[in-house]
Amino acid sequence: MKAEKPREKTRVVVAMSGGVDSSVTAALMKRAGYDVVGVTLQLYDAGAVAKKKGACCAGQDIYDARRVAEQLAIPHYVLDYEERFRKSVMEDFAASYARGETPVPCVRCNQTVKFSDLLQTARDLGADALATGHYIKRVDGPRGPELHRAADPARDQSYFLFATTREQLSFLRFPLGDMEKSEVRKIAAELGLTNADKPDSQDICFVPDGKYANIVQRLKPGAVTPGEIVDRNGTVLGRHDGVIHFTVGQRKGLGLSGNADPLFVLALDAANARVVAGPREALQTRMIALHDVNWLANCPDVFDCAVKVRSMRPPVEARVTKQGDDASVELLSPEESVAPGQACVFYERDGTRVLGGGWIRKAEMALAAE
RNA sequence: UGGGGCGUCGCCAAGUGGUAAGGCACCGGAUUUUGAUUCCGGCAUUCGGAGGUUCGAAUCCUCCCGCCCCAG
Repeated sequence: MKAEKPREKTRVVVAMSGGVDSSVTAALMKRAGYDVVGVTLQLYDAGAVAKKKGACCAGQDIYDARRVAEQLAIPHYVLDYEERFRKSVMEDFAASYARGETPVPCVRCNQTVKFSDLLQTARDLGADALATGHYIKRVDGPRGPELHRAADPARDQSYFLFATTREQLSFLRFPLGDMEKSEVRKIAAELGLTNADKPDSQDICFVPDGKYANIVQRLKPGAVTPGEIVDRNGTVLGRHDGVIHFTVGQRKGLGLSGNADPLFVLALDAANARVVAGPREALQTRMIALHDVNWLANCPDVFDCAVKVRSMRPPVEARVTKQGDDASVELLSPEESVAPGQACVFYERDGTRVLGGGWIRKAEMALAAE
């Protein structure tokens, strides 16, 4: 926070999802003496996922957020963001699958709805900062704010926040970045927050029962074409109901039996409605092409770092080469199942700083025939 | 209708007298703020059918049915 401004005059908007994390975030900011305003976004139709556990931002969750705001005695607003969420996150999600890619809706949501739309709304409300319950650290460095991994490695959400711009970062605050989840729950319990024991959210929030394909079909009717499952030689192994049902690295659902070893999805060719399947070894990847890279540090044109190709995986050493808005990544040790549409995030080699990251355009696998 | 071979879970496949391995697929659960992966659990009272021998058979015998190969 700006040092010149007294805390009680510093307005902080807290994005409250209705979960424990953002509730504690609001509580901590309030306790610290800031002028806290709680905002909850209604992101999608509550009815569709009402019964789902671990959802957020609809129905019951909005109610939970409101209760907590009341308990904390802070003003609270519920904003209808359904339209923006559908446009920025859900449609992108469907289009990505239709293209044969594997989207990361959580990144899109942070990038657009939360850190773009909501952030602007916070400014409009006269706020000096927007705080969220993400497990991520903002560190003030010599050249401005830096993004760092959370102290709790099991909770770190840096993968989902790589697309945050430096400008957005300067307005953001993440009070939970240094805390363990257990501490957060403890605080919630001490404060008697009604959602202290609420289960963590998981899965894609707007997908009711794990059947994301239904959403894709609804949003992009006609984009689902049945086709052939082929091996790396092009030999037809079977048929499938549409490329949207698959993702690189997937084993379940191919329905191809009689093999000694399981088959995995190696690649998706949406244009020809083809799924390429093959043995696990063929999933190993060393070279990855990225597009729309976001830089959170001033890196040289070629540099060594550690990268993550999926959220729950320790970073692996890699060399990154910038190419305009693109970049190419060479992994020192191969990773499995690198899927186009997913994110590749760069980290400081022996540190915690997030250097940037990009979207995976193509992963070069051993697609050549055996 | 001569000769030979085969028929075990949806698929592949062990088992040749002692009371049905395993893999693939599938289903369920756990893990997970993406999709996957992974992990755990489930999955043939029954061995093409009918008889028979035996304390006991998928395993031996007989007949039948079906498929494959070779030869006419």
